[in-house]
Amino acid sequence: MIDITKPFVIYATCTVEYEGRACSTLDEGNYIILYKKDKSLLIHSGDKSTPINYQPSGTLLHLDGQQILARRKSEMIKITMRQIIHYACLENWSINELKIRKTERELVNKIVNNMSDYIDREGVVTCEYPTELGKIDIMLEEKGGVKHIIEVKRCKATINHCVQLEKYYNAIGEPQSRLYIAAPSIANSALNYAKSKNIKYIEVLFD
Amino acid sequence: MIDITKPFVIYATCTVEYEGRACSTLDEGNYIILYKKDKSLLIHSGDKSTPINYQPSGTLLHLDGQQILARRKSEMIKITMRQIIHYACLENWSINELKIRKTERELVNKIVNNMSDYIDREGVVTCEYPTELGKIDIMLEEKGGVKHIIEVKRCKATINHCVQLEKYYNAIGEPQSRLYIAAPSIANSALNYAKSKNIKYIEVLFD
DNA sequence: GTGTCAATGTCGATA
DNA sequence: TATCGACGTTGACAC
Repeated sequence: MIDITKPFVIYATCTVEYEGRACSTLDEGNYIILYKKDKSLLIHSGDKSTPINYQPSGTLLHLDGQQILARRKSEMIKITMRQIIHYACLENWSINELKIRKTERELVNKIVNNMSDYIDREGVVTCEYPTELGKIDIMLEEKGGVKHIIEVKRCKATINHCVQLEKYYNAIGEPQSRLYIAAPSIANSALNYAKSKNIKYIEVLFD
Repeated sequence: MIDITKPFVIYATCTVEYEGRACSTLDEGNYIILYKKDKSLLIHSGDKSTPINYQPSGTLLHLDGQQILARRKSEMIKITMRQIIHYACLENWSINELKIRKTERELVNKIVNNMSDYIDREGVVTCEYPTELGKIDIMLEEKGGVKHIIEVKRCKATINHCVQLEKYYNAIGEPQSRLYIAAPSIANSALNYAKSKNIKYIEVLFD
C-alpha cells in the first residue's frame, strides 16, 4: 500500500524513536509524516512550525510491516505505526525557490550602489562594519577620517533605531562622526528625536 | 468542502504570496499546506526540512473560493489554489513533547553535580569556560591556581577530541593545568594517545 | 568536501 | 509582553 520510493504524506497513530546526535522518544499520538523528494523526513506534531522530529536530506527508508526505519549516516529514526489514518503519494511535488523582496539587504545595496545620491561625500564604503556592539549596516569613511554611520531599516524608522545608532556612535568613539538613519519612512516622534540628536534621516524606497 | 476551523493538510497546485517582515512570492506548483491546532500555517516544497513559507502560531484563515488568506498581526499569506489534489481534515492531531536523552549537557551536569567522584580536588567549577578557541565544557580551578580542564563527549572519545583538549591547554597557557577527556567510552587508539599526552580519561555513563 | 555566518530563523525561559 | 540565549539549529556561500 505504502510506496516508500516516492514522496508521501502519512497521518498515523504512532510512536517515534530517534538515535544519533542525541536520543529521543515521542509518546504515541497522531502525527503527520512527510517524506520529500530530496529524501528528507519530517514528523509534525499538532503545534509549532518546526517538526517535532526530522531527518535531513539523504535519508533512506525501509518499510517493515507497520514500521518505518529511516537511516542517514549515523542517525536513525524508527516510526512504529499502530494505525494509518491517512496516506497519500505526492506525485510531482514542486521544488521552487521563494523569491524574497523588500529586505533590508535590498535597501543597503541600493544605498551603496548610489551613495552619492544620499551622502555628498567621497570615501571608502564598508557594509557590516564591525564594532563591539554589533555591526554597522553601512560605514562611509572619508580620507580625512570623518566617519559616516548609516543604520538601515526596511520598515518605518523609530526612536529605538535612533538610540541604536547613538550606541554605535559611542562605540566608535570619534566625536566628529556623523549619523544617518535610512528607511522608507520615519515616525514623527523619531524624526523630532533624530533632529535633536543631529541624526539625519535618509529616505530610501523599495524599487 | 474545506473546513478551515480545523487542522488540515492540503496538497494543491497553487501560488503563494507573503507580505510582512519582508515580501515574497512563490511560483505556481504543487505544495503541501499544513494548518495546525495552534493556528500555525506551513507551506512545504518538495525539498528542504524547513517550510518554504510559513506563518507562526496565531494565524487566522479566511477562505474565499479557491483562495486562502492567512493573517497574523501585520503579516499576511495569500494562497491561490488552481487545483486541490488532496485534502484531509486532521482530527485529534496530538501535541506532545519530544523527550531528549543522552545529550552532552546531561553528562556535563552529572560530572558537575558529583565532581568529587571524578576529580579528587576542591575548587571553583565553571561550565562553558570561555577561551580564544571556544568554550571549555568544564573548568575546575583550585585555590592554588591549578586548572583542571575537562572536555565532555556524549559518544566514544577519539584522538581528535584529545587534540582539541590540547588546544585549550595551549590557549590557557598555564603549563601546570591538567587535562581530562570524559565520555561513556574511548577508542583504544585515543586512550593510548591520551596516556602519552598525560590526558586522563574519565568514564561517565548515561543514567 | 569543511568552516563560517545570516535567518521573515524558531523556541523556550526570564524579567 | 519584550528581551536574551540556545538549537540534534537549518541553509547558504566561501574556501
